[in-house]
Amino acid sequence: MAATKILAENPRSPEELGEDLGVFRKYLKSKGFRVTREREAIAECILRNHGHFDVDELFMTLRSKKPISKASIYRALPLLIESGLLVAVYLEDGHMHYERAYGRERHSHLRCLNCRRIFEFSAPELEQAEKRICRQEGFKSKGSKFEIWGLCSNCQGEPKK
Amino acid sequence: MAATKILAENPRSPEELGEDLGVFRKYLKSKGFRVTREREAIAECILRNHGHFDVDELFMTLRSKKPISKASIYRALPLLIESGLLVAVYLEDGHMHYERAYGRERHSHLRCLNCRRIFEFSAPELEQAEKRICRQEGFKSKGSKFEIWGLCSNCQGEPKK
DNA sequence: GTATCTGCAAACCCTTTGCAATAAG
DNA sequence: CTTATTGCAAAGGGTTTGCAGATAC
Repeated sequence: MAATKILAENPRSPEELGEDLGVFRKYLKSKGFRVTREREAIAECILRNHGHFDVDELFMTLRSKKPISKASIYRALPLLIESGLLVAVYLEDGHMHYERAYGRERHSHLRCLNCRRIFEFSAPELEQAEKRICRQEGFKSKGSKFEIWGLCSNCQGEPKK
Repeated sequence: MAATKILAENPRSPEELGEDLGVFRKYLKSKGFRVTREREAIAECILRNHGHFDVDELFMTLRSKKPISKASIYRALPLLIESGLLVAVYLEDGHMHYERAYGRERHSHLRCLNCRRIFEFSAPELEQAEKRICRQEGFKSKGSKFEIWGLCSNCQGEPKK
């Protein structure tokens, strides 16, 4: 998989992590929300370990360190999104996925049906297509998504699990 | 919305409908499944009224004519998909949508966040992008999706409901 | 101190499933 | 007649929410 990468393997640098946490704290304070241990742990875990994840993965990683409830995670995620650090994506597997918004270029997803890994790619054609369509249709875009599913290069010979 | 259309407003012609129902019956028989009133009603309703729908819409339309259970709908949809008449799409609103597969060209979706209507468009750039990426990454595509959400031309002035 | 946040468990929504009654062939 | 299919209601996943106790400020 030449140009693509798995984002979980692409964590923020220590400096970037500090900045991002700063952005989050600032956002919380600006809204009169509190900077709690749980919110900090969630934000740090996302920024440190995960470029791309779902709630269960995050829950497992967090709980391996200290106790936390899923409710707190579900309540924190919208705040991280609001603060601009995170974006939500629905993949075709039927539940929410999230990914870091900071320090990332615009990209789309390749999802392997066999090993379930998510790869990323960027395709400038897509932005052009989106602009063209919106202009033609008088539509005001608030977001878009392109996803391809199939078999990654490693899984094309193997049987489906 | 010049080039786009709401597919629910684009029903099959009587001849096409007959053909499609034939395809479905044939599929059922070939598998040893039974041609029941419910399956026929569901298939006909989809082909006659809906180009694009979710289970609730279909349920409402069907039940306005005769009693049916959602379970039967949920059980019939995979058969319609298997028979090639229907495809399933996940839109970013978090539940399954379905659309007629027959007599339709390849297209993507514009989803209005205000009125919730789905518009369609086709963009040849997307197929090119998909091919390019798959070639580059050694990925074998089994399907893909492009969706844009935002405000349709009618809803840009109005308040969000 | 006081209002917000947490964890828990119950509620929710959409979808699937087990079962006894019904209908297709 | 025999077996698949139906409707119901209960169970499933993922997500949200109400509430009493904990905690940020």
